[in-house]
Amino acid sequence: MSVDDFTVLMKALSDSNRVRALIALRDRELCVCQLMELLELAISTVSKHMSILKQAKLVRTRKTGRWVYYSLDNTQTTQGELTDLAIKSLIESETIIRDASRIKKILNSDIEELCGKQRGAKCCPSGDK
Amino acid sequence: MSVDDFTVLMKALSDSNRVRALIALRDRELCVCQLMELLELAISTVSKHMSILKQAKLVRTRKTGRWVYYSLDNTQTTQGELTDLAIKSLIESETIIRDASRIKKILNSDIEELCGKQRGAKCCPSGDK
DNA sequence: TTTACAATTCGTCAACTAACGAAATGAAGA
DNA sequence: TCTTCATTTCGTTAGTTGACGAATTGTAAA
Repeated sequence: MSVDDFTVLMKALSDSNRVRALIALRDRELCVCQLMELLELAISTVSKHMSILKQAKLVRTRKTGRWVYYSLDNTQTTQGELTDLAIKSLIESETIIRDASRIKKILNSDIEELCGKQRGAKCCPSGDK
Repeated sequence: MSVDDFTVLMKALSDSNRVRALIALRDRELCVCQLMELLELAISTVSKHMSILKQAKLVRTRKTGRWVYYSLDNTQTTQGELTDLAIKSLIESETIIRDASRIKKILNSDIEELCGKQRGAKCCPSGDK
């Protein structure tokens, strides 16, 4: 790995929203609208953040129809070790604990209240009750 | 560790000059003028970079008279593991290999040619032949 | 086909960062 | 004390980043 590759990786985790997103993917995949709900950011902002994590090879995407699911990329050694370090270091942080309970609610909430809002669109099957 | 503490740490290593400086300290302490020689940056810039690494608790300082020596801070768990990861991931990178041989030259070069320039100031005892 | 819509890309703005030289700091030596 | 000088801090400038809404893309349903 080059020094530039390494700094791309560090830059990817030098923003708190991206760190929170990465850790949210710890034991499940999530779609952009769920991450938007978690981070309380505009969807375009979330998409940008996720593309930076993807470029750093920390996450990967799985596309199903109109939906894109993000999950941890477990094919890269350094990235995997860094993700493990982030999880280990932050698992007891207030923000991450709060996020964990918010994620539970998000996974249990009506899909309509996430992406589709009042339109009742079927966005994120993994969150189905 | 809080998410903000973690991002400070990531930001500290999201600049290639700081990564190179950190790894240069792998098995020796160095003073600002030696790091300036290695990185080929203005001394004020090097000082700023090192203060960012210090704030992130990746390095510490030892002051002796007018000189300040930087070395790895081995008192912090996460920082130590991150430093180890950086070293492991980059030890074979071209930049770091080139730096290693430059550091040898710096340690062997006349002190006058570093800090003191033509003035013959005794800057960095650790570089004495 | 046409419409709907999740996600991405684009354009813009405010805030931040890395670089430098100049000025300030502070510890030795004259 | 006064000077020297390694380092830090300050002030400035150019380039980068994170945020948003608007426009675009691409897939699926009507």
